[in-house]
Amino acid sequence: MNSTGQTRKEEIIKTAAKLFKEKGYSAVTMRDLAKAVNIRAASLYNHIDSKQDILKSIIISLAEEFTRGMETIKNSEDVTINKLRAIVALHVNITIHNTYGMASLNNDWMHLEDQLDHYLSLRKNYEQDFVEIIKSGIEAQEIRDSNPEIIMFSILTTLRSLYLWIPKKEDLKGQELAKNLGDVLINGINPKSTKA
Amino acid sequence: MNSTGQTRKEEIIKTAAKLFKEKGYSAVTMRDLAKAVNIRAASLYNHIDSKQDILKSIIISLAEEFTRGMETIKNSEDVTINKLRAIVALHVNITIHNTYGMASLNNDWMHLEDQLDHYLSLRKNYEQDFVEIIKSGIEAQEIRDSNPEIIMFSILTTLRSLYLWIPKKEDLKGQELAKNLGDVLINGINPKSTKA
DNA sequence: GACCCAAACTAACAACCGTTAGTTTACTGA
DNA sequence: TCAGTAAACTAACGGTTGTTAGTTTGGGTC
Repeated sequence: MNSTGQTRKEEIIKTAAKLFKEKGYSAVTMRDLAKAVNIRAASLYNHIDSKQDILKSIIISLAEEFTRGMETIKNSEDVTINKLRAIVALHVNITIHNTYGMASLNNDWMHLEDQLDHYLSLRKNYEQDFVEIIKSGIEAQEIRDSNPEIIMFSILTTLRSLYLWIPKKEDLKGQELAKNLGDVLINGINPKSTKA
Repeated sequence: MNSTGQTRKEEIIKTAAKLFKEKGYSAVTMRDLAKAVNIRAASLYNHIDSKQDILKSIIISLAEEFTRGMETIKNSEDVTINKLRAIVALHVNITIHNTYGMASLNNDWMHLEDQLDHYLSLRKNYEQDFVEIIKSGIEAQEIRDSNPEIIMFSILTTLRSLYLWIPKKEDLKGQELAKNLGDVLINGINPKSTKA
């Protein structure tokens, strides 16, 4: 631990995530990363196994965090609208506390090697759970009877892109953002819809 | 022109866009691209100036296409809801006829060199026009009085991600998709909202 | 049949890539 | 005071990168 309460390894991974967000995994060299943490490239290997290992750390831990969140939400007894609000809050919270990592999760997952299948499996399950929640909401007439996959896609891509947008809105608190965003995504923008 | 009605240069750029979508600009080598068009890397340079030149061709032409579309929409006399539907249709149409290029536009713009400032300027103006349309819709009480930037962000990120999703829905016609998507984005998913 | 030229080729360049080996530095606890 | 150790360093490796130079190929035109 250093004065900021994080190990050197954590600092390297965090810095890497920041660089990956700016240029993407492939365009960031180990020498770029080393310069950003003020050491030489070879010294990085005292702390990490490989460049690939850094990407794996960033992406898999985030993906598993989403999976755990979804597990809790889908097992809750709440109505669909509240489950959707919980999903929005899940994305907002994770994105706020790991904005840089979200960029890698979105854009660099295909550069995973050993862990690619594991990641794809987590993502597929997440999307299936999401679409099931929407379908049961349609059955319960809680949400409009539109194509469930279009609804899921529309919400999920907005949530997945939050990392691009949250840094520009530092004034907006997490809960406030989750509420605003939930309103727009769930009630739409048409003023004739009833406030939920 | 060859039998498919496209020049070798066009074929190279199209193939490059496909590869860029799969792995990103930086991870695609000129040898990868050459193999995909069945020639040697050096032969590519009989048709294109540089790797950077390919990226520029893909991104700038698309960005200018969006700019022209937005110009037409914002100068139309239509009501806000219809302008928004026109924006949805603009994205759906461009994405259908250039799915691969949309990936580069979204993910690889930061690797533009000389043309980066030009691209950023086009994007900034597009987003400003978009948010102005939403603001005037709120004033006219055509759309709900929520944060205009959250509304714009929510719609635009969905539209920008269409390239990820359209290939999986080949059965869905463009107009049909534009209508479905417009309904979800404009009327939301809450069944209590009035159908527009 | 000689010529042209677009478009392919082979070979190679200098720079850069991730990574390893071996060494030095600076702090810690006995 | 000195051995131990984490973490930095220098140097270099084999491979890959975008690109250039120079050459060959093959179909169309006079």
